[in-house]
Amino acid sequence: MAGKSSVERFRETELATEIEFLLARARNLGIIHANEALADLGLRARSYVVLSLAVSGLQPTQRELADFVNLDASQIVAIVDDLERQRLVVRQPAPHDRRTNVIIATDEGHSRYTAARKVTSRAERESLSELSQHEQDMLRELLTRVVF
Amino acid sequence: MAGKSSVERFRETELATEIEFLLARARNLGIIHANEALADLGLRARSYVVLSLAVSGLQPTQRELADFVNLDASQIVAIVDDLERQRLVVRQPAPHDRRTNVIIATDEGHSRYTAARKVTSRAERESLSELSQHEQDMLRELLTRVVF
DNA sequence: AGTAAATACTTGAAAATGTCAACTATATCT
DNA sequence: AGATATAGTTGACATTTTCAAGTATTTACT
Repeated sequence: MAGKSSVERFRETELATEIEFLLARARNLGIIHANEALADLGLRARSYVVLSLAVSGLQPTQRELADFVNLDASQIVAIVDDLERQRLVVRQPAPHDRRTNVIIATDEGHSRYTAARKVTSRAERESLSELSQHEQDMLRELLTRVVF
Repeated sequence: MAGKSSVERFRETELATEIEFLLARARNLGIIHANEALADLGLRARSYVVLSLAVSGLQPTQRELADFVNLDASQIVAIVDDLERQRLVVRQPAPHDRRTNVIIATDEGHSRYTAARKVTSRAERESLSELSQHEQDMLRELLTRVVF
């Protein structure tokens, strides 16, 4: 007496056609997946994204990080504190504006990132396994247009 | 001395190509938008989705709601409590399984939902204004395949 | 039939996340 | 020079998430 899954039962509801709902669901599934995949590396999704930008070499300030990843500036402080304690990044005072820090990845930050990127890459591949490569590219392209 | 926006600066980073990141960003923007749009109606995004399923007529149980909207069962309790206090839904004990409640929208629930649906519909239209109708349909289709 | 195991809902607590206001230091504007 | 704005930090508080435990009921097993 298994009973239909909730997905089967509610798939045709109006809610299931709302893109905002689908986005929320996709993100929920994704972030859970990502967080457990990253846990072994001592990272959470939120610290991973900051580390990723630090590794980019673009020398983000904390404010820029806050804007780009949609977190309050005060949370960036906490995340950078954590990454700095793990010696993955350093705060480097910016020469031309002494209010700001730019966040730079250490060597260890780079190698940790390389490992983490493998993990998120696999997680993404698994999440999107229903889509062909072409469809994945299309999804990325559409989302990019929506969020930037 | 405006300076480039963080989006301009980080648009080409590896992070910006990760679909999970784009999903998270899209969902963040969307839920903020939705919550403020729904606030006038005494609803949050989370209560809206439950109300929506109650209105569907499919008589969801609380467990089914929890599964479908990715919330812990204990949170469904709180949401249904709230909706019930607002007289938008009722818990109806299921006849063949006395452990379960089926969540049914009241008349007032239906009319509140109608109003709320207008609001989320507009919010979605605004969020997706960069995409053509065809692209929006494609996005919905791709997301549906990913999340169900 | 009778007992064990599983399920639905509820309650309460802890951890994580989100939001906001105030503060210091520095930079920009006029 | 003085007013105004910005970057980072701290701390408080609200919301959300995650868990563990309890009760009632149903299902599975013998």
